[in-house]
Amino acid sequence: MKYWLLKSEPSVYAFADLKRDKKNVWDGIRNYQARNNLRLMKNGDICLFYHSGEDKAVVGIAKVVKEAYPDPKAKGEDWSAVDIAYQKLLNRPVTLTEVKASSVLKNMQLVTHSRLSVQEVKEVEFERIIKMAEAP
DNA sequence: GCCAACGTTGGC
DNA sequence: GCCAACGTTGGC
Repeated sequence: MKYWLLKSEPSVYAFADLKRDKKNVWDGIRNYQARNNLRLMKNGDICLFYHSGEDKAVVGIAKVVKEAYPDPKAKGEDWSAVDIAYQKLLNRPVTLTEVKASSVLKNMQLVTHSRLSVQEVKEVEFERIIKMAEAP
């Protein structure tokens, strides 16, 4: 099983929206590297949900429930979408500032490739973020 | 195939 | 609101 990080602008689609919807299609990805990551996702993989823009923080956890299929919003084009389901809200958001300040996390693509909207997360990184969210 | 111009993303 | 970083497009 792998871990991933999905970015979303909260004013467009926030984690609270996923909670409301229970599950949703993750489409609209128009970047090759991000698309390729989508295609590597397997059912049951865990996704950190990151809010860009105002929040700049990891806010929750989602789960892949449908593996890559053609993006319904890009008919005839070679783009992919997956379905994700709400899993849980973190006890507290883990901010980008904290990620940058952490020796374990500062090499995450979130920091080094800040524009990539679908990125892989290492297990140690995932666990570190969970631990940070549990601490006050 | 190179590179300038342009558009988009996202942090500050 | 600005700008850096990055990706894409199109002219040559």
